[in-house]
Amino acid sequence: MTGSKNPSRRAVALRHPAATQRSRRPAIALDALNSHLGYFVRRLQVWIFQDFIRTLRRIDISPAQFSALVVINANGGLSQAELGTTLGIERARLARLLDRLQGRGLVERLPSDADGRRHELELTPRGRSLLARAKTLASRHETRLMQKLGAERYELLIGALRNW
Amino acid sequence: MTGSKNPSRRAVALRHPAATQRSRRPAIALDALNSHLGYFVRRLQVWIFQDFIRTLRRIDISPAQFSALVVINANGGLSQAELGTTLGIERARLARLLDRLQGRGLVERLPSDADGRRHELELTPRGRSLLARAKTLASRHETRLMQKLGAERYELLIGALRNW
DNA sequence: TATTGTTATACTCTATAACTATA
DNA sequence: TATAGTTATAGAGTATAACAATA
Repeated sequence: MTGSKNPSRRAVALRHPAATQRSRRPAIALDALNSHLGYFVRRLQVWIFQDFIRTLRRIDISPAQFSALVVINANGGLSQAELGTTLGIERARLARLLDRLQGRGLVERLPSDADGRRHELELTPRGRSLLARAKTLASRHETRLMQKLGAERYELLIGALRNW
Repeated sequence: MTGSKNPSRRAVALRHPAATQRSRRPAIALDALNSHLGYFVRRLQVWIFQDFIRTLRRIDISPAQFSALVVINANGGLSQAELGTTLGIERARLARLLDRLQGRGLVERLPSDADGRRHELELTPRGRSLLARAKTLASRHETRLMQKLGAERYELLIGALRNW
């Protein structure tokens, strides 16, 4: 769409001030961005993060923290390096992320018998309890996301990306 | 599934998250993340940005800068507020982003006759020239992205997101 | 009063590097 | 030497708030 590449001032503005203050259509050409998947992926990702953060604000859990809690819970005893590579979180950042979770009593770092360098990660009972609450809220977010995209488009997207 | 907690599990040892081409299976359970589209969208977005940044590093243009140059070029005379809402860039951040581009002689902020508050944005000749180069490099990135996803999946994704 | 653009602050995220302790 | 984890720094990105000029 919008193949228009008129260099001279294309329908910029809305000459009726009162009428379209909160206009919904951009009226502004995206031009080459239309052929860049990254642009659309980023827009979607921003929406998703904002909704996720808002939904889990009451328990103060960020998307990255949520993903860490989920993976630790499902893979008890894994190391920070394993968690980091699984989630694509750099180890320096992961250390601080875990400091935060440990400081809140949600996560434990247990010394490994086999390898003195490793910390084996586990959720505390409180961590498991908070995670359960987080999953409930995250599901609510996911439902909202599906509604925003439409069920058909949602299934198409998650199907295409999940086993990629 | 996989509730395994084998303490001696060895990491798969992926070099860089970005270089995770078609690696083997995770070996670590993603559990509830599998039902969250946001998790997969974020992973894809991270890969895309890393490749885009690497590809355009030689001309020092970030994804956000690229999107701004494209939209200014295609909509000459638009205001910062219009550009910001179009791209989802907050106006405070956009001001600094434009400082940078203007400092490099790529963008001009012209006072509006009609409204003394507005700056009408235009590319300079140098800006247009750099944008042409940027588009070439960005196309190269896009080709790589399509290859990574597979043409079919790529078309499916961009089709689903473009007119959403 | 509201809007446009600017400056400032704070926090998160990303990318490095340097360091320790273990292997 | 290499790996696991920590600390530190710098740069972007994000979210606010306050402000001046203009509407």
